[in-house]
Amino acid sequence: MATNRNVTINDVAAASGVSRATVSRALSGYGRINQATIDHVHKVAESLGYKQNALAAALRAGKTKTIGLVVISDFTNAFFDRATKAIIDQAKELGYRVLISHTDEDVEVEKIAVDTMLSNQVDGLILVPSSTKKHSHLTPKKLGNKPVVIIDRKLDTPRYTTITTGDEVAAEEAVLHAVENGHSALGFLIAVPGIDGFTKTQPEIPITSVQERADGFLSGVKNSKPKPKSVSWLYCEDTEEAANAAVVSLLDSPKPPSIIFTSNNDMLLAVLKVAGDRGIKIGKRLSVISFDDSPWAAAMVPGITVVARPVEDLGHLAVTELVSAIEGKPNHRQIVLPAHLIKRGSVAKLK
Amino acid sequence: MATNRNVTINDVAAASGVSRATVSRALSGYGRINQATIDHVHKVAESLGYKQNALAAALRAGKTKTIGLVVISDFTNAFFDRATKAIIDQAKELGYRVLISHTDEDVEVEKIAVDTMLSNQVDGLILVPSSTKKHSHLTPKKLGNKPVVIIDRKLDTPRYTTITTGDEVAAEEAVLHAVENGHSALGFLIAVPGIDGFTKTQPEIPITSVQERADGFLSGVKNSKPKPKSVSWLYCEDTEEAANAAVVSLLDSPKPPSIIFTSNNDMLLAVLKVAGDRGIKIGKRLSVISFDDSPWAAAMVPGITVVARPVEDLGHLAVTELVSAIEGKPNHRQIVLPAHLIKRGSVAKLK
DNA sequence: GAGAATTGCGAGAGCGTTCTCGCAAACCGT
DNA sequence: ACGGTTTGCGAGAACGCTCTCGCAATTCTC
Repeated sequence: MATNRNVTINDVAAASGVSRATVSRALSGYGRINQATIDHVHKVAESLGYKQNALAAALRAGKTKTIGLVVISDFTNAFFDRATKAIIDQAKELGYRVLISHTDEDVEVEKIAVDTMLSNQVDGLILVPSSTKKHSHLTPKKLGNKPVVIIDRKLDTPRYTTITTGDEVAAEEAVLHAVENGHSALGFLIAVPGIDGFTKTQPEIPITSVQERADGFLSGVKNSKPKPKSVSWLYCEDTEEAANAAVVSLLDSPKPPSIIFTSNNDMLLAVLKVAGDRGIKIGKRLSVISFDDSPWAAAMVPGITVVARPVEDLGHLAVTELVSAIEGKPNHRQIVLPAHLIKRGSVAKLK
Repeated sequence: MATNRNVTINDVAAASGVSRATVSRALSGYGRINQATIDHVHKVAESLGYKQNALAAALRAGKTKTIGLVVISDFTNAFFDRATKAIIDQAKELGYRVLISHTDEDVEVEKIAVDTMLSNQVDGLILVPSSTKKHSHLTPKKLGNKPVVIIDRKLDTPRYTTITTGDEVAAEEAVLHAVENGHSALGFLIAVPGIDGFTKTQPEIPITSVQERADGFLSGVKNSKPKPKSVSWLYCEDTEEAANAAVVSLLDSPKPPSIIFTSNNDMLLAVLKVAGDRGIKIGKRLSVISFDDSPWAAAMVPGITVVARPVEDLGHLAVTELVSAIEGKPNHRQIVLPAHLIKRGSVAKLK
């Protein structure tokens, strides 16, 4: 248990025979200072093993070089894992750190998460709000007038820069693709947070991106050339049990779908699971198209046809926009990045 | 753009007619203070929208209630995504925040990551070191004598509390299981960071957990009842291209294996991909057992037989141990959690 | 009811930085 | 050689908070 006190800027100052101010200038590289002094101080600092106390620096300077990321879901989600990674990478690129918090789609948790971020003096926030409508805790004032970027979904009052993906168009494209391949019994399995079990009638969907997918599916149904003969809609709680039950109910209905569209990977896994248990072959007797690509969806046999969203672009852009706002160029842009269908083997050609 | 200054403890003190010290006492709940004063201060603080500046508090108090997590891989890895989640959850439970950094198995990056953590005054560190041997930057002194917990792998000098999983035993169990099912042509595909492409001869493995898996596979081969007729070893760079090429070489060898053991999910995906491309059915003509369970490995058809490691337990325990050390009970425990084989359908019964 | 113990609170230092201000020394031009 | 500019650096305040110390007021003790 050696000296437990950390070496501070004062120690460096004493050891190099200059003032605290000069050490700070030398190490942080600002103000007027002699090059020889800089070198000398650097040498001394290194030999003492000096490490800047980021807390003190941030407190004094009023900026932490940190951005807060408040996300609904953790890394076990095939979209947010990549988004988080992209955000961290781009932040590092621009010299920022990232503070991460998960809300599990819970508004109360979100409130606390945001408060923690603010208490830790983040310079800006990237948010995936848990609800389109309940966001009274997300007013500019309550967010300390800090720069904010919203991703993946929108608030109903567009106050901040928002980056979403064109899910509606892509969802429609997915349906048309299925119909072109001869499918006329369509099942839609849409994960909706905050509901219990599953239901056939569309509940209130608190998330714009999910709503857009539902809308896109619907336009697909409306605009497809040979009108589908049967269409089943199922709105489902985002849990394994509910999803499995929903798939069972879909497959056991009088007119079971030949293809199921799932709004996220959890629902997709349920389809694979239940179909697997029943010996139903994906891409043969049952087809499936899901939202969000992943390495395993690509590697499976057959590969899963998916709507791939530009996750990395979205993450990068979010950080870039945020940092530019932090560094003085506030702007309220509404950006929509295109999503596109990746055709693999999970859609059977029915004719 | 309202008043941009944040409301501080001074504002609360002024507004409630008491001193700064009393406000701090009231809000932080320490020292001698009248209950009525507490209530009053709380009310005033709330009405002003006061939020503690965690930076200032931490600077003064000398603790940040933050633990640093330095991990080799990001959330796209099926082990570290869950581990990270478990760590964050348990940390939150115990009143700590988590700072995350990824190193991509690069010692230099690791060095910087650790420095950043220290600069940010984390109270303790959870590390997944990128190398068993290169850890001169991980001495207690360089880590500021802060509590440290190592997970997933070991350093060759056991200085810190270390939590690993019993991979060797489980790997052996996996091999025995395969042999019991009639397999006698075994292929091993082991991901080794830091090498180029793939090689048949065992390179230096800088990670104990991977070494243990290799060792376990080897004991399995040695201890299996009917000795396997052919055994191929392949050590592979952890990239998609290298892995695919390695699998191809394995399948194209004169005596292709009837089962491939993969040391992680990336390798597994390569096996699935190449087999899929060639129309080789998993669980029939080719079997596979991998390390690390995941939702998709369970949902696939057939389900993938895997060595499941107690990820959540490991994460929880790491935090619990670390926090107990932070709060005054330093200890150097070496903990090994059991891993176990989950038998699904990816291993064919050959007789 | 006088001394002792307890309670509640304010003053003020200090955590480790950054950054403005001002001063002395060095440099410039004529 | 002399006024003016530039350069380098130190003094010291400030960021927002916590926490020790000490003092006054209250309560307790016999």
